[in-house]
Amino acid sequence: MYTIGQVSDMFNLPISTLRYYDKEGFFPNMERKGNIRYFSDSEIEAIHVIECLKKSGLEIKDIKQFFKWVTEGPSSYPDRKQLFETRKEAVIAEIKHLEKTLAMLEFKCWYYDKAIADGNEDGINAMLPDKLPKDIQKLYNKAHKL
Amino acid sequence: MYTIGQVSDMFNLPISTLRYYDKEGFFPNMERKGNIRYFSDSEIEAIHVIECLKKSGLEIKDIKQFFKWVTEGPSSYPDRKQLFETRKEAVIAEIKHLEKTLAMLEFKCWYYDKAIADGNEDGINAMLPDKLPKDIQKLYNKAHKL
DNA sequence: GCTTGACCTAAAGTTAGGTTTAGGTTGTAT
DNA sequence: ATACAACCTAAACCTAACTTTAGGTCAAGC
Repeated sequence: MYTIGQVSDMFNLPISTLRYYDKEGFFPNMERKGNIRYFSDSEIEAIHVIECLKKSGLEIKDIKQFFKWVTEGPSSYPDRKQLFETRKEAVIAEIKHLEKTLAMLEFKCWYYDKAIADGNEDGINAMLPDKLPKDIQKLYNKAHKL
Repeated sequence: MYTIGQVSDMFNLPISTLRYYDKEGFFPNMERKGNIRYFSDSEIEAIHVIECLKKSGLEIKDIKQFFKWVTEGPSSYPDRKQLFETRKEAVIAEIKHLEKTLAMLEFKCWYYDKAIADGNEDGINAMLPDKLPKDIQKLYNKAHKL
């Protein structure tokens, strides 16, 4: 059993955020003694799931729906499975997008290394858009496809 | 040369967003005929860079700073290089975080597949936290480390 | 000559996801 | 018994990055 302050330290989440999540209904079975919240392993796991779903791009209102499904028991297993499946696809797509972003950043690092070495961008611009060194050309193409 | 509507279609960005970027100073050399904006290849490349920096987690005000550096010429090459270097590290970290997220999502897909097959979560809970099948255990551990 | 579509501006409005404020309780160390 | 830290609530507030609104210009087609 953990207090809100301990959980805050554990996850590096502000106490106010944990209270906000509670108000949103993300800890439907949390214990209280007097007025004070006590987080058990079940709430700790809930926070792992919240962080995961948030990072996957899900909105708070849909995370709420997930916890509503949890309270409904086994009949909602297929809905929950579908949710995770959909989020998985979204995260895979997001990683792909970030890899394209990374290609652009690596291209630009090369670009400015060369600009610093040359003192200007003329040499680079003469190579654009398709006469770059082979590896750099790959980055450029990945970064610029629509 | 492209009109704002053509650029909007090209990048799937609302016209209002392109006007907003212009107001923020992201197209310092854009041509106008009368009151109408014309986007050249240089503005198209600027949009690629904006999208990249945005995706890397940079705020609008810092993207503004980047375009200020661009207008300052070669003396700001090192600043620009440093910016892209820093963003590159940020994106690498972000991809790592998303891979952890993906591990959780894959674990949960397995979890609910099994819960659906079993009709309950008892069998799974008996395996937690360290008696899961080997591959699944790996996902679980990756997803749950702090 | 009028309607339609694509462009324009300035300024107000929106939204999600918290965060801060103001005021109050509780438990333990001095 | 008093001070300090850690907890509590309800409600107001905040911020970034757009988006919408209201009102206007202009060229082309019918």
